Amino acid sequence: MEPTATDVRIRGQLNERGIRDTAPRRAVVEVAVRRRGRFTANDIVAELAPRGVGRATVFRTLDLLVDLGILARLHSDSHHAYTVCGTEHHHHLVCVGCDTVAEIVSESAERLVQQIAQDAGFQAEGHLLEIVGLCETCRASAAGST
Amino acid sequence: MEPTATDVRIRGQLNERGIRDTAPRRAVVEVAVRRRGRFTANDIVAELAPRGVGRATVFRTLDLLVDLGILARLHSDSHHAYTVCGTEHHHHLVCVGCDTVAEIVSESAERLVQQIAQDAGFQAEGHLLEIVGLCETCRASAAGST
DNA sequence: TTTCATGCAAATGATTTGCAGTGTT
DNA sequence: AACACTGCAAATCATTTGCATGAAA
Repeated sequence: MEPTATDVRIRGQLNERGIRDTAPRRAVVEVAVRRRGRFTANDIVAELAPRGVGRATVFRTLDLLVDLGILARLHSDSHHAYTVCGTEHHHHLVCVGCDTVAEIVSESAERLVQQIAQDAGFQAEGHLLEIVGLCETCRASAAGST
Repeated sequence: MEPTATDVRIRGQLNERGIRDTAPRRAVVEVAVRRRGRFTANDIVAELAPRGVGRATVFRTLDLLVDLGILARLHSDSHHAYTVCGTEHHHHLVCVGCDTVAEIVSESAERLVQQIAQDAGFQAEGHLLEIVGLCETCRASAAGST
């Protein structure tokens, strides 16, 4: 399997921080990147266990990637899930049909959050906005089967 | 301990749905209501175990209360936590200083979410907006100790 | 070589389930 | 009396940790 551009970008980021470039870590990154949308730690464990990568390593690497801002943890489902993402602040649109995750950057959302916090006398330090629903494609097929 | 108005309201809701009014359930409701902000299942277990209420019952009751819309599950912390809440759709402002949770109902937030989804071709089914930060009080004390 | 990363298996922590006894209706 | 609800303990599930070995710099 050829490494994708994203693989390379990520390996660059790891290098910059002096984190060792090991086969298991490369495997986790590869597998994560190849999944377009959200996935769980277990998905990765299941896929890599046959290749000899241990559970612990998967969890450790996933944590590492979240720390580096390469992956984001998703919360809305009451299950932990991850998704690959860019580094600027953004939010997620999660399709419940196909598990695809779209990133959205919205100035208005940021402004609104600040506004709401201010109105309540809060000093906002962070926020979480996730929208779940159906993407265009899944919407079309859902309409067809109803 | 006298039941509060909220206790009574909740018991009314349970009654309406034909759910039995038992001592352990009342205990869970009471304890949950008395905590102003967020709390975990374990908090409740710890508090009620000495009174003879079992772990399982706490979890079952908490689930029940979430189903009934009496409690909301919070996600942002990567820990499960709960908070008592009204039934209309709303969002949460969580204070990281004192764990207080404020409910906010914001028409603009609802509109914005719909707008964002629409722009992305999504059909929004639900969304999650949590803002974490410092409430007025904690802000004041933080300023004092810096 | 020195240090960091890995796999394994055991440890943890949170939540769920099976079941026989108990309380509500 | 009938059936839902409960406590308990054991079972699950996800995640973490201890540790001796193996690989990267």
